[in-house]
Amino acid sequence: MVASNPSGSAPSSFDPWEPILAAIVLGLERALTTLGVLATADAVREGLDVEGGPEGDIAFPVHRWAARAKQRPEEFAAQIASAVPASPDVGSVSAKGAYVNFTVEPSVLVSATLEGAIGLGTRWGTRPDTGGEASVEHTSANPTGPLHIGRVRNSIIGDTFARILRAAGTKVTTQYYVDDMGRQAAQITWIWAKPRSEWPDTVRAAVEGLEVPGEKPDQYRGRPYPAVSAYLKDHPEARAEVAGVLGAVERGSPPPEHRPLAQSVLDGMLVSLARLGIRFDEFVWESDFVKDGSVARVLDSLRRAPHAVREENGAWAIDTSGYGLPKDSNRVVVERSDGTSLYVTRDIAFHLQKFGRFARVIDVLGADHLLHARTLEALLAEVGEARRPEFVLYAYIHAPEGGKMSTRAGTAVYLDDLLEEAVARARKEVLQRREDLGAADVERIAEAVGTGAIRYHVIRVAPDKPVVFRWEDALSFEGRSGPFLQYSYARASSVLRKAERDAGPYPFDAARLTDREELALVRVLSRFPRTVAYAARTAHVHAVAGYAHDVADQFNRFYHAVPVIRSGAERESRIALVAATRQTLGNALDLLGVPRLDSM
RNA sequence: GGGCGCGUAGCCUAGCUUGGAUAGGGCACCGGGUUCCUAACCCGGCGGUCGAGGGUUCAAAUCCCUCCGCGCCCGCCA
Repeated sequence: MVASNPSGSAPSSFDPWEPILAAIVLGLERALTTLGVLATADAVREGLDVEGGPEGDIAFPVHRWAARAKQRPEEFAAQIASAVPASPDVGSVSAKGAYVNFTVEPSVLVSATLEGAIGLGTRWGTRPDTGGEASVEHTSANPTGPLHIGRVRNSIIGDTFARILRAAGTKVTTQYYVDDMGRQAAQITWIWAKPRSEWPDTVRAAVEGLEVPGEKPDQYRGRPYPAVSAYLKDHPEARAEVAGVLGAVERGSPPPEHRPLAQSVLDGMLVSLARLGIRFDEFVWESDFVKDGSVARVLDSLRRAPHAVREENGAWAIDTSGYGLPKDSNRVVVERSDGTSLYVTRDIAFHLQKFGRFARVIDVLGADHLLHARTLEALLAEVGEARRPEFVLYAYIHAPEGGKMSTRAGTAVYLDDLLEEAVARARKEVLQRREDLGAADVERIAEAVGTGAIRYHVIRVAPDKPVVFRWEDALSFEGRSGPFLQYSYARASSVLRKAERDAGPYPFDAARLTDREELALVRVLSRFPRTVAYAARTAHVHAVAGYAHDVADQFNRFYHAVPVIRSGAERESRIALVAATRQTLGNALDLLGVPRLDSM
């Protein structure tokens, strides 16, 4: 039989397990009814263990049903097993202990999975447009210097989640909230607006000799920051100048250099993110909410909010005692005594704008912003907004020597340094293995391997797990790593290339794929749609990383266990299996932002 | 002090949302595998009181309570 595109009968939300599960649920429903126990399809479905157990693909623990039938579980399981009517989708039904185990008819799963993967191509594992629109705000790092790897966890989680949501049928707009109103941004403007001759000696000394022609503007502009910060500590007159810049920004009339400086630093940061495949649909400037009057409108409604309080010095606050915020004070100041706004206030304006445009508003935030998130929710309630953002929180990456990554303390590990190191190491590996390649190909592969290693290293761990950065782990190209996935993808590509079957079609005979490792591979592949849906629903982006490793792992076992090109009657079917693997692994790599490589 | 999160072999980690049979991987270590489709690979071995205690349940890594350790936060900063 020839692989056909099943999208005609079932739209691209295609899960090979659905018909099988439906048959099992129906069988169990009938069996239970026969045995005198009332069962709804939903209740049966709920009790099904779709990950299976040691005895089959799908397991059904019968304890609660046995209790209802007043039977011993072991006996009841046996009764159910013999009462389940035969179905072509289900291979075997058996009872073991208190469990009824179902084993699928392999050819059914093989056909459905290969047809899904090959027929749907890049749409395999995805769902059609569900009509939902979401904003995913991520990164949003202050444009004051190069990104460090702790910050990049935000970017990688956010970008990956955006990709997964798109695969799940949601229209996503990624947003970078550019904070040009912070003290650090004011410090950048303060120092760079002066001619170099007027810089404090300590600051000039700190940058001298480090500047290299052609370096990225975030590196160039951000370099004085630690020295500036130290200088300001004991120079009150300079502090007053910075405060002047900040005040002008807050009043909506920043110095002319302010925005261009922030923009140039941002441009430098974006160059590095682009190497990781991270780009943004929109940039939203915090100061614009002051300029366009929306912050003033927010302040207006906050002053009339149910729990608004006027402080003695004229500042406005919200009494948050009814919201149970975990803070010592039960007040949140929303307007300073000088009439200017604060970060939370502006964030309200931003969120009101988001709610006006998107059905779902998703914010990727470091765990240190949890209180901010709770405060935001309280203040949204105060201004009469019923909707709330969804927060994806992640724990920080700690410096190799422990503690927070800090630019000022010099403990930060910068993305640019990590990129350089990873790509250099990848280059070395490529050169060792491939004497046949030209310089351009070596470089292309090294870049893909180095950046892929970084993305995978960060995304493989659950977001709420605190991580200590270790160079040797981040630069690992073996085992559970990005390059291992890329290598497996390249290996699958290589097989297809050598078989001169790069493009398909991929006809197969499901009955020819009976080897243990072949069927194990099909089972892994068949889980792809379920995995994508799970990751989209729970924001457990790392589930896709674990899944991709499972695919690569089982593919390599298969590869070593059975020949493909040199096989006989199974050849066509095995080629199709390799093609399905390549498609699945490729789609998973796309979701992770790890570059595909056809050879390495 | 309060709130939130984390704790799974020497190290890293999955599973916890929705309780289910023998807790999956990776690194390191030990022993094997390349005249054969890419050895960034594969096979075998070693290694676990799932932080501790209690509770719920036929059944707990998973749910509840207490405690311990670690992290983050508690500003008219962002």
